[in-house]
Amino acid sequence: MPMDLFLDFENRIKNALQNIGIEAETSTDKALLNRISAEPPRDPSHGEIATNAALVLAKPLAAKPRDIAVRLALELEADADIVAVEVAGPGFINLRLSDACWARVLAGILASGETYGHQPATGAAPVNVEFVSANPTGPMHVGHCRGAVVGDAIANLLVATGTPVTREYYINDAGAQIEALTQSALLRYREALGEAVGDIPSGLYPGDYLRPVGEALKAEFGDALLAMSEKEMLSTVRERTIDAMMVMIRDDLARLNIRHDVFSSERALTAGGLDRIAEAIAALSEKELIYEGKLPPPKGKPPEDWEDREQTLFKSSQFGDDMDRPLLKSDGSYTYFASDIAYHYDKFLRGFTRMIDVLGADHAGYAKRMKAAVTAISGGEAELEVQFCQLVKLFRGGEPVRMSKRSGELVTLREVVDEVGANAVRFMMLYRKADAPLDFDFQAVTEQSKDNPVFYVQYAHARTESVRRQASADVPQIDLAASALGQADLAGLRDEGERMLVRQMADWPRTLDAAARSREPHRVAFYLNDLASTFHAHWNRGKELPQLRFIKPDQLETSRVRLALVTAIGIVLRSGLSVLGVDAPREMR
RNA sequence: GGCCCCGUAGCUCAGCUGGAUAGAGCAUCGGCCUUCUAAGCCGAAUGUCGCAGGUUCGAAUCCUGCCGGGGUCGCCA
Repeated sequence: MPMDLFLDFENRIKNALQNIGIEAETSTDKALLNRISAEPPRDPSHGEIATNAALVLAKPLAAKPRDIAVRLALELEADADIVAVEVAGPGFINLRLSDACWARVLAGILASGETYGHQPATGAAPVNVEFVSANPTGPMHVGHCRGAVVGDAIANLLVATGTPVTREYYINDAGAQIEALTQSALLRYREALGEAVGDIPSGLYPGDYLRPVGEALKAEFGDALLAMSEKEMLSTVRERTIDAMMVMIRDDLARLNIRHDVFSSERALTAGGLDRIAEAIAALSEKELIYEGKLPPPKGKPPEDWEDREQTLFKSSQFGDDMDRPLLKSDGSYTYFASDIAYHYDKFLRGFTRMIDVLGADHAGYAKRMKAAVTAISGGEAELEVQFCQLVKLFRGGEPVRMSKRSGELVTLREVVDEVGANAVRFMMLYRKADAPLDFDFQAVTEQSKDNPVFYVQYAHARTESVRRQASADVPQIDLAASALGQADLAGLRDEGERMLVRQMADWPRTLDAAARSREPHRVAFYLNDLASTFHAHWNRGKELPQLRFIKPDQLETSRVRLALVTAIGIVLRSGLSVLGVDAPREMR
């Protein structure tokens, strides 16, 4: 049986339709067939799988939905795995599956192990997922943290569903902010040499993290930098400082268990005799997408310093953007957009035709032009998708945590991870739709209680392990290897709580698939919380009803089946947690 | 003013890309739990799905128009 039970039955339903003479011939027919679903109904009284086939087909067949449903139901009854078929409501067909069928689901989980629900690699070209891309002007702060975790989780989702991924970080190591950084580092260098530099001037970076950079420059060069030409000195300081910042950022990311495959440098786009930006503009120019023209001033509030002038524009409006966008600043240098076009062009030249950028919500207005640029410069061969992350608000015990940007005292990512751990950070960042604002409470995420989903899910996993440890002591005759447990009489799960757990686990492959398609890792987090909740509830029932406990030393066969169930739950929890990048602990300590 | 996102229980949010009677956790209320499988359990109550139209057998979900909140709007990155 395929891993996805529901997909399996969707296909059986389509086969049944063929058998009763309903087939897709035209493409519109096929589109129609795609609307047919086999899903777990919300209401358990509606069976275990429900299909809308008859409702979807009623109109094109000019028949009453219930008539089609009755014919289809009759055909489905022939399936040995289906023990009950019911036509209900306006024309839904509700199916109940045999115990043997559910037993096979459980056996399938035990056989596939932690890759249960995952899909084999398709062999397609990798998708480029760009995320974080924080400016290398200082340590990462919490604002970067969400994009980092979400981007990594989206990449994990794609890999888990068979799409190879390249994780990429774009280093914005050019521009005015980098010059400010360089000047700041230079001051710290002088400071290290014993000069009294006083306060760091406004506009520069006052953070202490540049002091070690100054010290390192002193250690490497002594005071020799001061004897260099201004250009040479600045270039050296810039180089060393950016490298130091990136070491720091990589280390911050590593603390969150995030590793990029590729780090691309903005400066490298126009270095060593190369000028990707000029190339990109030339490529667009060749397609007649560049022109000199004027843009209308923004409506509503006209800026005081608006200067109506001709500029070099890219016709992004031809590709869905709201207006054309400038590529050159008034001083003749490239805009950020121009170099970003070049960067995406570079990705295309490296062979990527599918790209995903994970950006902060403040860049929302940027998506259209960038997508337009990718479509234009690749001649429609490449496609960019943009995913957004909203802000994170920090709390401590319900009280907002103040962050003063002015003094440079942002809460750093490192501080957060050091305080609550990577697991809590990752899980909580994914426990909300990325596009919705998120409240993060330092206190709440470390609480060991049901109210803390991180703990709740991890604890569920620890409990599965604890049962297995207990079993090896109480019923040593039972082989706890998944392969051995898969041989148990898995149809012997009679209790409704047990069966619910199996049904819920059957839903994991389609949950994972849906999460990947929609780029919504939070669905995985919610799924895991639900599964943990069902498991904990079942566990608690064992307090009242000892006959429901997993280990019954006097009933070895029952114990075997239940240990198979518990082991499967552990597998599914690990399968899901691995996608989130959260540990599945064997015990809570 | 243009564009993007958001609006669901008192609060924080889900809602499986159009399915059947809209869910969970807090908070509230009621009961249980003091050795059992540590980090409590069970149950109850709670809705104009922002508003108004439209498409559909069927809409919280798709379309249009409003209302309200946030973001953004050439020479920042």
